[in-house]
Amino acid sequence: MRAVDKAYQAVRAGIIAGRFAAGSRITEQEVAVAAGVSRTPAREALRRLHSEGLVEFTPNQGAIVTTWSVEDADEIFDLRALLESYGAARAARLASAADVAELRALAEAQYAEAVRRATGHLDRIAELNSRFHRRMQEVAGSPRLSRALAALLEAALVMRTFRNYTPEDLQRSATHHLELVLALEERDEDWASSVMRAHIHSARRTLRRDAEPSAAG
Amino acid sequence: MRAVDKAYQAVRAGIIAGRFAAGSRITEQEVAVAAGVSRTPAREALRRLHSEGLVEFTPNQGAIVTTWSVEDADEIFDLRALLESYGAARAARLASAADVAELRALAEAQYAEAVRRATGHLDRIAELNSRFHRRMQEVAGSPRLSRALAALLEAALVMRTFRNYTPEDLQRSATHHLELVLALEERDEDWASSVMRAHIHSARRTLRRDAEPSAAG
DNA sequence: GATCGGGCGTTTGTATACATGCTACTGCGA
DNA sequence: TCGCAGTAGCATGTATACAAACGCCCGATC
Repeated sequence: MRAVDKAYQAVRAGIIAGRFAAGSRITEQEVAVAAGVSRTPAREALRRLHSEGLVEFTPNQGAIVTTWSVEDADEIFDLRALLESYGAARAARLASAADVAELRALAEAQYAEAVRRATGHLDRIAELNSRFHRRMQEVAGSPRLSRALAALLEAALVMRTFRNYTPEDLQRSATHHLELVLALEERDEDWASSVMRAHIHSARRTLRRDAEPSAAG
Repeated sequence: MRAVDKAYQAVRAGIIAGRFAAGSRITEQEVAVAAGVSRTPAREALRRLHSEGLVEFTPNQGAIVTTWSVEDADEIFDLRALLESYGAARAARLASAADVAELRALAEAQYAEAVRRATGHLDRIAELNSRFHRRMQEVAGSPRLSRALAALLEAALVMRTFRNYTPEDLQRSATHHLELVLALEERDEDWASSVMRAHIHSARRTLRRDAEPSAAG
């Protein structure tokens, strides 16, 4: 593996796992030592993370882990609703039988986890969910769309969306995925698009409910 | 100015002006020599251009100037229609009086150029158009939206959209901008959003007409 | 006692040297 | 003459050394 990839994955994993707190500073030297590489690839890894929105830069001062306000989260879900519903429509038009089968497998695995609720199911669901959305983009066949979405999907990982989902939330989310697969099989672009929109809006509501406990009582 | 900025602007200007042909390879050494800096900032500049979609990378082979197919252009306009209409709605909600005044000045200057058609008006219109769209994004107040759009607006510059516009096309484009300013003044989100959608779709049609002359005649 | 200025340390920014891997050319053999 | 292998050249990838800039702390002065 290239040095820059090692550094990139080390920092990204650290941010997602919460070892690098939001708002904290990350020096190039830290990254270099942590990944066992020199400062050059460490620097490049930080720049890449910046292009994906995980860290912010201030000139001559370095990188700090991005912090998200409630408004930021709202904006992220708005953009995801726009872009992923568009991607779902494209996917419905372009998906091959193999693509559909693969997406079905992911959705069914996620549904099974949501029903069983075995130890560590939240982490596995987060992983399956990520893979499902990523695969949908790939099937949509638009590199530009994928790139625009990359930063938004990373944010979902960092925000640990599934942490406080109720069992009902988890099942509804998995059910949306299964319905998306059906829409793709039928090549129904509008169906796929609107299910995806609903899916994203539903996720936003769930997150809001957790972010504003005072409003919920 | 920082070395990396010099290198970045040198290459970006070269690509937009057509001195670096689409599909041609750009070595780090070339960039370094052209900008009068070392390879380190030259490399970083190329990476930044990659994140904006102007160049592509293949491992251990370096950067080549991105080439756009007709399908790519189509996809770019689809995404612009989605994102910029969303941004226009946000701008209508958030614009201050000063923002509106500034946008009005840009739109009126562009309209005047479109009517006068003095020497070099196409370049000035391209510049004014870019500034108008960029300013709209800023008024929309969504850094994530701006970042997602950056790559798409760069593409418009490289494709030299205005090169083959008819006088009527130029006036219609400027008129759209003026109408957007009106919608912002009225804080009419839906109006702003739909004018922007129409504006983008109109631009796509004009470009298509040029890209497929066989269909037009 | 508070504020302004200077120096030191840390970190980013840049340059250069070295390592690695790919490409393309050349020469040998069938 | 065609094909394959080996090698040379070049470009990227990485490491390290140096320069510049920012922040912080200490001390001096008002």
